[in-house]
Amino acid sequence: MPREILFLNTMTRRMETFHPLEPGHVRMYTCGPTVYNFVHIGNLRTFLFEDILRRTLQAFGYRVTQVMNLTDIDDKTIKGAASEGVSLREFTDRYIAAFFQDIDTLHVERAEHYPRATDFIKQQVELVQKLTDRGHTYVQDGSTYFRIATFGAYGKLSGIDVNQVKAGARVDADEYEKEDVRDFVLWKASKPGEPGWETPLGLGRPGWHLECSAMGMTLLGESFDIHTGAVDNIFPHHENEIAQSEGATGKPFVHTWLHAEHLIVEGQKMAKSAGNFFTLRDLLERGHDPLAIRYLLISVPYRQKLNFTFDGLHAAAAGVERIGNTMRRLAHTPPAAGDGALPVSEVASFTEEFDGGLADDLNTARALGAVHTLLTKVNQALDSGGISVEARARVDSALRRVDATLGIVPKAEPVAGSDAEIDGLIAERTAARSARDFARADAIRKALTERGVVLEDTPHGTVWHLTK
RNA sequence: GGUGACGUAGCCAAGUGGUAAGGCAGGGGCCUGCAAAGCCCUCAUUCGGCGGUUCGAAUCCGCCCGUCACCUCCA
Repeated sequence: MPREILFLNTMTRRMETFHPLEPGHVRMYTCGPTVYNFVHIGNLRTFLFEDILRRTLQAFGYRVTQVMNLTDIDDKTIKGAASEGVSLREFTDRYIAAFFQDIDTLHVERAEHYPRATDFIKQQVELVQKLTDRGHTYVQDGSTYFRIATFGAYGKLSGIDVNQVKAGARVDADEYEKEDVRDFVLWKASKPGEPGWETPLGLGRPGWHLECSAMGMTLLGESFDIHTGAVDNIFPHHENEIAQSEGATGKPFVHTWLHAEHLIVEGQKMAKSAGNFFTLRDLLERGHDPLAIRYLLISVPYRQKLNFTFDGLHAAAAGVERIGNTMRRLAHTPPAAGDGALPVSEVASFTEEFDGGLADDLNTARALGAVHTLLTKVNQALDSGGISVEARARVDSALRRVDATLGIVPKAEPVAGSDAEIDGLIAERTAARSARDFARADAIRKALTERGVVLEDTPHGTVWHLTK
């Protein structure tokens, strides 16, 4: 039996114990990028939340089937391709490749499916036809619209009262004509020069919301467990997906909806005009460690606004380093002969708190707190009676769990014997120290430091690692 | 105008009735030839403000102040 987990379901606004439709197997649809540009750190915050969700479910014993869409047809991709004079496919291929590169850099696990909207035109058309058969659509000027007056539950996810929306001040006149401003387009008639598909619905292209319903139901079934995205997707995107999907099938579309809050930068909304807009590439160019970026972006629970600051990024880097330092100490310290100073119960209580945090609607801050508490216990033991072979094995396994779920454990450091030249210099320095020739010893250390090699003299010999 | 969040130390943040986790930064100390790493001590009598409920509230209720998000571009 998989471990129980609680989620705050946007649909019910309540904390619920999660039960997949098929016991032990979670089917989830996670909103992916629109591939017209490099992804920014706000996008990545959402993708990392989805990654933690996936990893946690797996660590808790569920099988996961995850779909992440790649939106390769919309106003922005069309415009981008046109302005560069390349095909839509060529344009979006480029940003899809960049997207995968970026999520790989942040150690995001791959989903099972990455469908592209333009590869699912047929399924989208069929979905519109089903909606038409059930009387949910109308055609105007060659475009097909969803008439929300035919879907009584409209607004159940966002809590938006459609009458208020109609009365609101910000409904602007769409360039397409609708019967009612609240209706949304399913199939857009192509304008001259725009990409389009000749289909029974006419020459056109899918509306924004259609792909997610079509691809989600094709790959995961008409009803599935989890659908995620960022908060701005709640309305209208996800609301419209529900209308389209349930309107077509008459079945509940998704059981649990999870939405990530946005991040802000240095206290302000991230915007190109504010000069605080960052892609992953921008941060890497400034020399920041991908693992530190990941740590920072997952350190605040997903339902809270995350204030991305460079101070915070430095703190995150220090957090990652602390994990690595402790692992290095662990690796270079021989096991205690007897029971050592770290009771295995200490590791057990860590696991309880760590898993408990994740099971509580993915409380990553609580989980990270537990990690640091464990690190302190390990270091204390290392400084006193040492750590037994058995306790050591449990710590290793605990850290593997941390890495499996949060993905913030640094790779093992280079070990003695991996670089003959460095080992030679260290031996030379050790000899100098024995001879109390500290000037010589310090000169060697300084030379190594300049090469990015940091030495540490421990009771068990001199060890080294690279600076970050 | 409608709907919904949030306000805990210099910064990030846990904590949803029982007397303030954790990290970063700062100060002092131990260890070291000196470092590095680590450890120890220190850093909120108090949780935006004012009332109320309670034996007891950061946690529940009311009012006020402040910040923010969504209301068909938006992760």
